[in-house]
Amino acid sequence: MAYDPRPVEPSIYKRWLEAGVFQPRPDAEPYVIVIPPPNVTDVLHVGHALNNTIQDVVIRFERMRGRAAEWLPGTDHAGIATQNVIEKRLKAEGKTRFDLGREAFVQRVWEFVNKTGTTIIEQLKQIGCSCDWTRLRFTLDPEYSRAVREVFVRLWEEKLIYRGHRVIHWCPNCLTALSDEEAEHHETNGNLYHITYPLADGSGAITVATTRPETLLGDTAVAVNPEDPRGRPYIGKKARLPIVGIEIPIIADESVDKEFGTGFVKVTPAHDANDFEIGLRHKLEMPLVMKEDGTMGDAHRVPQELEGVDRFEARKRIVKQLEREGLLVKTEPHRHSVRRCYRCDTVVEPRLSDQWFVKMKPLAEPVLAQFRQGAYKIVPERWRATYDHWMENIRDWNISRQIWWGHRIPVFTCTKCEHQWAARTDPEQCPRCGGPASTIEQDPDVLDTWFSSWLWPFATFGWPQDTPDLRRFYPGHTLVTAPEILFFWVARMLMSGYHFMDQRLPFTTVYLHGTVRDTKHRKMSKSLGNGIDPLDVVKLFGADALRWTLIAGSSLGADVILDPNDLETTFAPGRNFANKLWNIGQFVLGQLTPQVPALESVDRRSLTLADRWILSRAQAVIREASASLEQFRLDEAAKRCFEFAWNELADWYVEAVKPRMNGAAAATPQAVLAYCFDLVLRLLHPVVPFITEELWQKMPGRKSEELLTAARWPAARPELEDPRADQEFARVKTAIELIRSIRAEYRVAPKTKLRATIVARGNDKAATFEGERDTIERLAQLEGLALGGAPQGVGAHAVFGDGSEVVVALAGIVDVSNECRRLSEEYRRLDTQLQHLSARLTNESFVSRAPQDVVAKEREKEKAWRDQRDVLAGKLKSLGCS
RNA sequence: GGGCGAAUAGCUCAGCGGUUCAGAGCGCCUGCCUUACACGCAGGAUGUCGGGGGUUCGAAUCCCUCUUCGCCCA
Repeated sequence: MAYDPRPVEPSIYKRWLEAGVFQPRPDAEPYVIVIPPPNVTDVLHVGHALNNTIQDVVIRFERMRGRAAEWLPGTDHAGIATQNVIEKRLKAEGKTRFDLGREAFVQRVWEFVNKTGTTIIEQLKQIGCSCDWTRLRFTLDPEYSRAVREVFVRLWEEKLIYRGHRVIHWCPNCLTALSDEEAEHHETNGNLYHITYPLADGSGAITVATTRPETLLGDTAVAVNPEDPRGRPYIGKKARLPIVGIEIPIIADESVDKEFGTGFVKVTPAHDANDFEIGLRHKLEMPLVMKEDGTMGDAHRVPQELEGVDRFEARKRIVKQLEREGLLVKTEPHRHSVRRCYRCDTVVEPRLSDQWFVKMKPLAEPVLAQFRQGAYKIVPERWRATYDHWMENIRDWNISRQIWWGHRIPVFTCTKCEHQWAARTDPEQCPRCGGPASTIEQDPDVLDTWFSSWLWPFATFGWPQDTPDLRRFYPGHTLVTAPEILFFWVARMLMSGYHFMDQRLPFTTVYLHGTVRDTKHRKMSKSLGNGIDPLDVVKLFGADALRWTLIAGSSLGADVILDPNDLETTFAPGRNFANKLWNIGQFVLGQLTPQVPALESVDRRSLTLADRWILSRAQAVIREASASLEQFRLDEAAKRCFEFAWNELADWYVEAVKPRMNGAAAATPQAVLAYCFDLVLRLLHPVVPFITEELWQKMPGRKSEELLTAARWPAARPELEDPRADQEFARVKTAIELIRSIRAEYRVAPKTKLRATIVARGNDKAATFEGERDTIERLAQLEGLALGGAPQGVGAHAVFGDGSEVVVALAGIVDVSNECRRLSEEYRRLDTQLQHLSARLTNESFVSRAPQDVVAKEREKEKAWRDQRDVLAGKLKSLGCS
C-alpha cells in the first residue's frame, strides 16, 4: 500500500500543538531562532517553504538534543508593500488614499491585516513548522512599537539621527523616499543623447552627453574635468540651456569622468546625487523640475506644454524638440544601470529632499570588528567578502517614508518657538516654550519598515523592558535567511543588537540559503507565473515530500531548481522516500511483538554477522548525520539517513533477517530491527517530521503521551561499532551481487535456483560466508552453496577484489567463449590499473614524497590486485581461452 | 567599472589533492507483481569533470587565463 500523507499530517500537527512541544523546555539551555517575519500580506510561496523548512530542521534537531528550543514566529507590517496592496484595492473602487484621508486609510489597512494577517502563519503550520506559537509577534504590536520608538529616541539623543537635505531615491509610484538598499540596480538598454549647448556669447557650442535628457530643464551648470584639455577653453564661459533658454556656467569639477561621452556633463543638482555634490561644491541653484509623481513641473523652468507630462513622455518630447532645433547631435544605444523600486519596480527618481537619516558608521564599526574577530559567522563563507565590504563602506540610512502605514516618526515641532525634539510619549506641551499641544506638530512620515525589523531579536522578547523572556532568549543562536536581505535586515540586526543590548550580538551564525528558481534558472515569482504553490505540493504529496525535496535537494547556500510544470517529477524524490519509509515501517511493525526486548538485554553472542553489521552501520549514521547537522549540512545529513534507511537497513538487513523473524530465536532480530528503525525515525524526524512521528507512535511500548518531536536525539554507542563486521558483511554482499550479476548476464529466470561455489582465500574468510550461508542462498536464489573445494561442472566465474572466487554452475547455459570474453575484459581492465599502480610504486619521487600511509596503502592494493589478476589468469587458462 | 559564485551523466546536483574517485536522485534500457513497498525489486548503460596553460610524485579537486551563465556593489 502506498503511503497517503493526507489523513496523517493534520492530526499529527494537532497533537503537537495540544502537547505544547513547540514551547521551550523549562529547565534547559535555550536555543533560539527568530523567524524572518514574512509580510502580513504574504501568502506562502516556495521560497518561504525553503526558508522555514531549514529553520524547522535546525530547531527540531536542537530540540531533540535537549535544548530549550525557541523558534519565535511573527509577521512584519511591511510598510510600502502593505500600503500598496490596499491602495490597489482602493483604486479598484476608483479611490485614492487621499480621498479617504490618513486616519480612515490606516483604519482600512488594519481591517485588512486583522482579517488576513495570519494567513501565512496558518500555512506555515501545514508544512510542519514547529514555531513557538505562544510568542507570535507583529511589528506593529503596541509593545513592539514601544521598542521602535525607544530606539528612535535613543538614537536621537545620541545624535545618530539627523535631518539630511540631499538627493535621495524617490519612488514616483509609491510616493515615498527609499533607502539605498530599496532602490535596486537593473541593467537596462537605454540611449546616450549627445546634445548641443550653445555658448552664451555666440562663440560656438559644446556637446554634453546624457541618458536622461528630460532633466536638462533642471540643469544649473555644465561641468568638465579640469584635466581635460577639451574643456579648458570653455571653463568660466556660459552656455545657453536649450529649451529653457537661460544661461548656465561651464565649470571645472574633478568628479567628471573624462572617458564618459564628450567629457562635458550637464549638472542637475536636484535630480542626481553626483550632480548634487557638484552643486554643493560650486554653490549652484538646485531647482526641482519634477513633481512627486514623476511628472514634469514644480518650477518656473518647465515650459507650459511639458507641465504635468510624465518624465518618460517628456523625454521623448524634449528629444524631438532638440532634434527640431538642430541641437541633437546623435543618439547612441547605451547599456547602463537604472534603479528601480524593490516593491513596485518603478524607475526610481533621484530627488532632492529632506529626510531623516541614521548615521551608520558608529553602529557598523564595532560590529564589523566583531565579525573580523570571528564573534559571529556567515555560512556559506563566500558571503564574507560581500558583507565585509558593505559594512566597511556603509552609508547613512534614510529611514523616513512618506507613507501612512507604519510607525509614525516621533519627532515633534513647536510651531510657536520652532523647537524640534523626539519623544517617547506624545507631548502635551512644548518642552521649551510650554506651548499647548495644539501648537505641536508631529512629523507626518513613518519609519522604514526595516527600522522596526532590525530590532526583531530583542523587541520580540519585550525590550526595552527587562523581561524574563529577554533575559532567557537573548542573545539567540542562528538566523536563517536569504542573501537578498543581508544588508536590509541581517547586518542591521547585528548592529542594533550590539548597540542596544550591551554589546551582545543577536546570533552567532547567519545561514544564508539559496533562491528557488525554475528550470530556466529564473527566480520564481508571481508576476512571471513560474511559481510553485507549496500547499499544492502538500495536497498532492504531503508536507514531508515537500520538505524532503527542498532539504535533500539543495546543498548549503545553493540555489534550488524546481520545475513548476512538472510537480510529479520535481517532488518524486520526497514522495518516493516517504513511501519507502512508510513501507519499511509496515514491515518492521508487522514483525515486532509488543514485548520486543531492548537491545541492551540481548545476549551479544546471539548476534549474527548481519546483526553486528547493521548495528555498526547504525553508529556510523548517528555520528555522520549529527556532524552534518552541526555544520548545517542538512542535505548531507538527509542523504546519509536515506542511505542508511533504504540501502543498508531495507535493502540488506531486512532482507537478510526475514527468515529469523519467526520462531524462538526471533527476539534478537526483533530487538535489532526495533533499535534500527527507532533510530531511523529519530534521525529523520527533523526533515520529515509527520511520517516519522506517525510511525514512531506505532512502535511497541510507546506511552500515550510520548512524542517523537520531544524525544531524544540518538547518541552513538561505541560498543556497537564493529569494523570487522563491516568488512565481513561487505564480502557477503559482494558474493550475492556477483552471483546476481552472473544470473542477469546469462538471463537465468528469477525463480530458477542454481548451485554455486565460493572459493574463499583464507580460513577466516570461509567462515564469514559460512555464517551467512542462508542469506547468500536466499538472496542469490541458490539451491546449494559450496564453500571451498573444486567447483563441479561447467560454470560462470567471477573474482572478488581480494582474489576469492565464485563459480555459478550453469551446465548447458554457459557459453565458454562468452566466459572468456567476460573474464578477459575483467583481466585487461585490472591489468591496466595494475600497471598504472606499479608505475606509481616504482616511481622514486612518489615513494619518497608521498605520505608513508598512502604509499603503504598503495602497496597493499597492488598485492590484492595482483592476486585477483592471477586468479583471473588461472581461470582463463583452465577454460582454455586463447 | 569593482567583487563573488557557478560550469561534473539526458535533467537537478554531491564530491573540492591520494582507498577501483568519477558518484546520488530523477530519467533511460533489460528482467521481475520475490506476501513491507511497481511511489517497488534485481541487473545494466551513460561523463576527454566548460576550453587552454601551470603547480605537484599525483589534479574533477590548487593557481593563472579564456568562454558562458548567475548574483552583489558602484
